[in-house]
Amino acid sequence: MEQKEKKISKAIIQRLPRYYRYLGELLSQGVDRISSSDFSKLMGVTASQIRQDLNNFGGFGQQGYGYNVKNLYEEIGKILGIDRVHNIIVIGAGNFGKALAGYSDFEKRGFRIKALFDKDSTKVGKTYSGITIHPMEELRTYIADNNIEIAALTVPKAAAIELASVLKDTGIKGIWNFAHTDLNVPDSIVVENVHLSESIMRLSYNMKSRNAGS
Amino acid sequence: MEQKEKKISKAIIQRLPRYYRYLGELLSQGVDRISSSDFSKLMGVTASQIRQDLNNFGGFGQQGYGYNVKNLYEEIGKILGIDRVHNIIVIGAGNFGKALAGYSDFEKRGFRIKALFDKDSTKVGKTYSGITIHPMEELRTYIADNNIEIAALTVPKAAAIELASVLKDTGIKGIWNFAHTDLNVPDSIVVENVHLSESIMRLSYNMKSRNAGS
DNA sequence: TAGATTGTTAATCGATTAACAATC
DNA sequence: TAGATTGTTAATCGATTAACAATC
Repeated sequence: MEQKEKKISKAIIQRLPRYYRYLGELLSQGVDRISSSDFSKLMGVTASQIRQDLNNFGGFGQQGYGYNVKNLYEEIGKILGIDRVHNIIVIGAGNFGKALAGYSDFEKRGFRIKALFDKDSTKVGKTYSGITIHPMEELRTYIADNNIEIAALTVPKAAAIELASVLKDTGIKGIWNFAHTDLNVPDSIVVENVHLSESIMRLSYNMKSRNAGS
Repeated sequence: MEQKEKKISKAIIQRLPRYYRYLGELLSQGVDRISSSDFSKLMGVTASQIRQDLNNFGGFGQQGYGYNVKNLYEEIGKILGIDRVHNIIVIGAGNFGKALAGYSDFEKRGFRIKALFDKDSTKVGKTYSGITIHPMEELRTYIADNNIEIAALTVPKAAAIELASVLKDTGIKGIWNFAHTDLNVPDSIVVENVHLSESIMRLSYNMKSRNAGS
């Protein structure tokens, strides 16, 4: 009998990985406890926000003591679902696809890129950073046979839209979308967008208003 | 005598590039006007929000008619500061740096990647997608001589922190930070972070809660 | 125990949505 | 003109901050 879960806001989810990163750094510096007040100074947020955020998931601290760094780090890891391995494929073996394949930071966090896929038959069979390029025809069977949960899409817009539709009846649970388009998927699939074009537009806007305003 | 500017919230800036993208698509489909109501259905947001957002910058619509697509597209382009060219350098000629160099979408929006930089002397002089790798020693003079406004950092954490400090007394106005760390820069420099590790952690969280919850 | 600091409730602030008069 | 739709004010909703009793 599950207790009805409180709805966690997007803003909180946005902050959790940053908490996790700072805790990881504290941990590697040998710090073993921290108060919400000290943590707030380090991160540039309010202590209230830290305590409110964490208390959505449980009481991880102790009055008069603060938070145990290692424990909190692990708890947030569990919350984020990175206490286990996630198998990933990258569809689109262009520059970005290859860059993802070669990015070792993901591996450290349990995100394992198992294969690249590309429709270009001249690329098929080649290997980047130890990851082999497969033909599109193998997509469905590869996902099923290798317990793949996440597909990163590093293909052009039109291809991404098409792939979203193909992936909906495979075992894929999450799409990491690098194409500059919104994807239509059933509720059972989660989409996380990385829209670099939008990111650089925001940079441009902020540069502009920084110089004009304050 | 400038009128005191209303503070524009982060949430609005987050949405502007998406409006811009949809307007660009409507434009290429030959649509020449749209009401906030139709636009809201297309984008999956409320019509109220669209009107409120836009009215922070001016009255771009017309009662009884709606918005002229081409006009609104151009106005938002101006707001975002992409009605002109921005010169960019990419520091770190690894996989991601090369991927950025080869990504033609930026060029279309006026973001011109002029040079790559790397500390590895064996890479210096090589060219990717027509963009040459320069040695770090040339960084300052290159920025000054080529009117560079934005530096994309595709280097490891420690190098990014160091570079942020080097860049602060050059003409650089914006840092596009791909390293998984926060950067300390003076107020005159804007930082836009692309933290892929945090992005994939959010994907993981959402996959987890999707399967548990609703 | 006394001091520190959490967990949590209450107050504030800001962002989103609704409503409607103005106007094309 | 009548109908449509904006710009904008007011109402609601949600997120952040402040305060403090609980407790280690």
